[in-house]
Amino acid sequence: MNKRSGIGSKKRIVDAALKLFSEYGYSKASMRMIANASGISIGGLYLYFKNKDELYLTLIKSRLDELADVTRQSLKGISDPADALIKFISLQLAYAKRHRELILVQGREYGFVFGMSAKKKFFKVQRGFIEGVIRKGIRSGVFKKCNVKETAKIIICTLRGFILSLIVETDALFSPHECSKLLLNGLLKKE
Amino acid sequence: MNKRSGIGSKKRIVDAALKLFSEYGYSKASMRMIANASGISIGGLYLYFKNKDELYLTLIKSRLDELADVTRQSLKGISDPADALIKFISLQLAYAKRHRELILVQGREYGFVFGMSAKKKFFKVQRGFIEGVIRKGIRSGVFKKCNVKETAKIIICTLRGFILSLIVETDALFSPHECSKLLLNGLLKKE
Amino acid sequence: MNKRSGIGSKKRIVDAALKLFSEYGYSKASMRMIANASGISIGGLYLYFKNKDELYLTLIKSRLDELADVTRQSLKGISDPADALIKFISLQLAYAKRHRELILVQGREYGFVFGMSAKKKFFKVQRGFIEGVIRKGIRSGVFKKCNVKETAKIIICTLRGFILSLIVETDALFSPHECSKLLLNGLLKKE
Amino acid sequence: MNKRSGIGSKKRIVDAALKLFSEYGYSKASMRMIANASGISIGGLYLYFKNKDELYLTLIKSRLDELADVTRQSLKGISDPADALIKFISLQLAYAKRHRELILVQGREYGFVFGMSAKKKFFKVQRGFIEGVIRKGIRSGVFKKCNVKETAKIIICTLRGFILSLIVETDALFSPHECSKLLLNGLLKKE
DNA sequence: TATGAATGAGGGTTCATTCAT
DNA sequence: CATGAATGAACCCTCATTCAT
Repeated sequence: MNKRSGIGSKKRIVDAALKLFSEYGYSKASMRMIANASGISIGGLYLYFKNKDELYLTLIKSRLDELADVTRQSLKGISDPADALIKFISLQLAYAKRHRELILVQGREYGFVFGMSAKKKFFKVQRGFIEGVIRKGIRSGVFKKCNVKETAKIIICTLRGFILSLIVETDALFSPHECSKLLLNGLLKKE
Repeated sequence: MNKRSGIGSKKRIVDAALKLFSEYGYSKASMRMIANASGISIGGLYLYFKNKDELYLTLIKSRLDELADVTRQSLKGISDPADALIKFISLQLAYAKRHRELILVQGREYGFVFGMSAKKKFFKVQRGFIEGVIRKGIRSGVFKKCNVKETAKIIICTLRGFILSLIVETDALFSPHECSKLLLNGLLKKE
Repeated sequence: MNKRSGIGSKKRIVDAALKLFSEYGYSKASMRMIANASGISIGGLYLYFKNKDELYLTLIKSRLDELADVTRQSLKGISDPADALIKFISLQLAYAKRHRELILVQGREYGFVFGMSAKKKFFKVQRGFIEGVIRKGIRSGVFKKCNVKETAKIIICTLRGFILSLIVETDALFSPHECSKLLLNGLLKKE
Repeated sequence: MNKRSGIGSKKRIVDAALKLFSEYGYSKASMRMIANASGISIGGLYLYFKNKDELYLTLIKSRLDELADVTRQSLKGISDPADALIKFISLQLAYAKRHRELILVQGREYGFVFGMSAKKKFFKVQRGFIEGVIRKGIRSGVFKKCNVKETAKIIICTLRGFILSLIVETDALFSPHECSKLLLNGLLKKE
């Protein structure tokens, strides 16, 4: 019915799939549901994606790329390491809130199929950002000396936990401000 | 292969299910797979569990209870808030490492079926522990004043992210020691 | 084997199901059997019928409607009550013989599921026909006075027993002519 | 637990099975249900009956024999053919009402397994009774001449339809008195 | 004789994928 | 490009039957 360009159809599929996968998970979101939601026929889905796996993968990749871009963009031009960290955290949290589908990046359903390589690389890149910030902070004397790699891992895990909370229990979400404060100052009172 | 003791059978089923659910997720782990892995016939599975849902739920519940117990046990008798926090963190991480199946507690596949209530309650209890520790620390003058609830959320999310990393990318695991240090002292150098 | 016309498929399913249900009963006729007999794949069955119940119900409903129609048609235009009764009886018997599947209307397997409402209504309508005929006969002085409702029930039960005999023992089938004769004249010799 | 004699156990099984088969039909009444209802273990069922088929068959046979006996008993000693017919009809209907399980004699579910031979024989015997009565009536000049075999079939079918009505729609049951009257006198007014 | 845990074929149903149109 | 009827493997679950005790 829709003589629209293939690119339009593809976008409609991606949008619908994003919504359904993030709501129902990989297994419970059927190709038929995606077809109905996108207004494309079942057969049509297979014109743009070889199979369900590929569709899912494409979604993850696109989200990952977008987030990486956003991160890169917003971090350049900020020279103060503390500011950079604050910016980074609030950015990730804001993005996660706006794109709940990001949750599917965490999906473990398909780990054994995709081999995680895309995700691994993504998180490595993210960690690289943080590590850079921390190292810079230490060099400039703003941050105390610490195990850079470990610290970066911890920060990433905190953000990852936040994303998961989007689904599991939304009342567990914390504020970027408080998070930054804690990470920067710690709990202990400095005498 | 024949007529084993009932108790042994149930344990074998639970063990196999734990492994398969945590590796493949709820949907992709089939009852047939669990039957094969446990050396029990398909019909035998239904002698011990009414259906797949109940089996899954039983698993989650038992893990949740166990972890809650372990947490409670190890926290009592520690009066110093900083020590308590350190203990709490290292405990959770150690437990998560030993029981990779814990990941299924995070499963989002079944949220819309089980209503999450068990999980929500569990995480609320965990958060309660931390809040208690923080409050005590503030009262005793060891910790600086802060938003207790938010801080507790952040810590829980960090641990949650750690559990998730168990599956997604094991090289992202951080050490309890470094985590405690960061949370206690923060990044900023106190001049 | 491939992509036949949808309409043809549905008819083939109905025909096969009719045959199998009436031969084996609801429970023992499996969807796989019906699929094989109709030359349609198992999945294909569910393209036309939501589930086994619906398929069975559709069959019953269609038979019931058809027979009711046939009855109505052939009775209009006959004014003599005796002729009408004879016609009615021979019609029912002829129809039952041609459509042995009618037996499934009698099926008791599904009473507690379907609630029998369709059947009850059908037999009530049939009884209504007979009652009308009898009443008319009495009014016109052709029939003797009698308990109209009871008499109608008896006639319906006789026909119902005939249908059942189609399955149980075909040599128990009686001729419409003899049946009419008995009902009209009785056994006793009028002196 | 019950060290009762085997005969007591067998009776309990038969009673339970009779009730369950007549209520749920052959397929939907499971061996487990019968075991529970009879207070015998599942394995115990197979001590007395080779399998489900045999249990079912035994039930039918016993009911059939009992009814045949009752019929035989009550007919001997009645010399008037009209009285005999009336007696026969009221007897059958009363028995059917008291033993709703009789319905399973009509069960068509298992026709293809049992070959119907038992049932066929039973109904043949019943028909023999009626034929004898009719023939006697004709010979004695009480009944008018008629096709004996056909007439007997019709009467049997009427009773069979009555039994079926027990399940399908109880408000279709007729009275033995009205039935006898109709069969004896017919509908037509004798001028 | 009696038990009931264990088995596994088979039941109804779903769904990713294909292909004639 | 696009459609959707058709396919069939696989899923969850039931139940008649067996057998070690």
